[in-house]
Amino acid sequence: MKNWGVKGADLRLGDCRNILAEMPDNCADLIITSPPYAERRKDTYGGIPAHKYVEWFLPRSEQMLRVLKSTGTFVLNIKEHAERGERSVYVLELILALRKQGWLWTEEFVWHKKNSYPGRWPNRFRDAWERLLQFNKSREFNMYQDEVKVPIGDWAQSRLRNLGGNDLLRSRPATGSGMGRTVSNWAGKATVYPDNVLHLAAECGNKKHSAVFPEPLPAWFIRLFTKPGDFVVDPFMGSGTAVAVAQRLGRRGLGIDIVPENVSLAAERISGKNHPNKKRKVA
Amino acid sequence: MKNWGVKGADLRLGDCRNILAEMPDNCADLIITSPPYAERRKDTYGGIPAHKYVEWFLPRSEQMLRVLKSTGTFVLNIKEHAERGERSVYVLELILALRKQGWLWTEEFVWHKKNSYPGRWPNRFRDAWERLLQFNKSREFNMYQDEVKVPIGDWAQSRLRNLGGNDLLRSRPATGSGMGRTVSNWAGKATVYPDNVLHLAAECGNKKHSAVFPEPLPAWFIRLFTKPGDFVVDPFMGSGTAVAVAQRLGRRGLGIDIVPENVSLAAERISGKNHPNKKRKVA
DNA sequence: AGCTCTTATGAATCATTGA
DNA sequence: GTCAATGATTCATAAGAGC
Repeated sequence: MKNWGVKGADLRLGDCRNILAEMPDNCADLIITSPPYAERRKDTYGGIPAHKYVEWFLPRSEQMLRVLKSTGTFVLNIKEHAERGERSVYVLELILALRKQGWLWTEEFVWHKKNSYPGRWPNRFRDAWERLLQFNKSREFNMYQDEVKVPIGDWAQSRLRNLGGNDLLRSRPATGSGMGRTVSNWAGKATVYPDNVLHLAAECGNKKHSAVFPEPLPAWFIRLFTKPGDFVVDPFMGSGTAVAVAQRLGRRGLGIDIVPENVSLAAERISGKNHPNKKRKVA
Repeated sequence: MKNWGVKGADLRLGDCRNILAEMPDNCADLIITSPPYAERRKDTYGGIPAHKYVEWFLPRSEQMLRVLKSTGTFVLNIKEHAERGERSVYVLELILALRKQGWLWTEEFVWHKKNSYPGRWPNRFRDAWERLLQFNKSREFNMYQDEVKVPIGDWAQSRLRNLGGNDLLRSRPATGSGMGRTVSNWAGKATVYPDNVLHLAAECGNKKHSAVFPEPLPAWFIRLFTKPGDFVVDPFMGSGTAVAVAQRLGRRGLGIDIVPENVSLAAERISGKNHPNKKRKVA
């Protein structure tokens, strides 16, 4: 048996269906990933058609189910697209199929992307949220809620007094679950448990690689569902955000990707040679 | 044929399956409702079991499909509960079933309830969001986006003083042939179109009746999908929030409920005799 | 260091045009 | 006919440059 993730961050090139198959049972504490969405990323991943998505996903999630510990958690970031006026239903079908495969659908978090893609259409507003689906093997999974407490925001005082019209759409992201940015502001403030709505802007830097979630997002789930030394796996790592964050938080990380450029990019990033937010040329 | 909703607000006692059946085809511009959720409201609605929910709902949505105009919209507020560690899947199954029934699943809005129900569980955070599912009969439905524009974000304060080059370039037709509509688009702009995440505190008043959404929520959809004089229907009106708001906004409203107390409560509310947030005793 | 201002661009969607 | 490629639309964020 190979030593998976022993070096802090282990990166593998290949289809996660095959790589995961080489791993032992019940070894991962957290699987967190953002797979290619249906009809997206045609240049890199080929663009899985919506009507074939479940069929494509299930063999891979079968391996994930096997390698995950019974106390572990699987977090799946995904959002269906709209096409010809309708939302695609493949994500709904995927949830139902995963349950049949043996997963428990524990929770659905909402990630509110404040800086969603612009544009305007006669019959649709901008899509500003994505799903973060939590699946488990057992009802007894590890959850360290105290690790993700957030300070009570000022809005709690002023906001609730006056629930007026525009409150409907103006978000005051000061707290919510939105892992605050300015830690110094937290000093002396009371903290509360967050809820299942996460406020966070998507990264939009100069990076040329497939930017997935911003670092605070995997960081939040890694702190919530693992402790230092635990084993975190991202089967579709992309630029390696989750693996890099896992390593920084003292977890062992394994990242898998089928695109060679992603693996080398993640390798550079994790070795510290190249900060992901630095501008870099990609051939 | 009866004159539905002619008096500004028409309230009916009964099962919406039967009441709707008496209505003509293609008369409603908006159906907006928050039906009894599965396993909830056992006292008033009997608590529809999750595994029977779709079967219970479909005959009613069939009537809604019939009475809705082809330009109309159906907004369904719902959220599945968690039970024995898992989210129920009946809402997902309902979406799939409604599509088979002929509805287009146009969009899923997220309502983020900022003051969600308190509580703490070892393996779950507070549930702070609900689904607002938009269904239509046709891709050509009425949507009055300008009615719900929101103030522009703070970032604009500094930005709009001095428009950067890229802002101008990208808003100019790339072909170069056009005289750009450039600065006029942005200069002095105070409002923008919203996205599909609604922020709003849930009402938490003393109401004992089936408290559903706070008034700004139906108000937002009524302004978005109807114009004055249009016909708004709530087949599970509860305390009549949507109907009351529709009336106040100059729309014709029809509310249906199977619980006599709800109908009389809504009647008082709409007549203005009793403000809903006032404490009142309910047997 | 700490501001302000400039610039680039992001899992988008739809209508239109062209093959 | 279908289906793929292109253009038009548009908000919020952070990196970087400048002062």
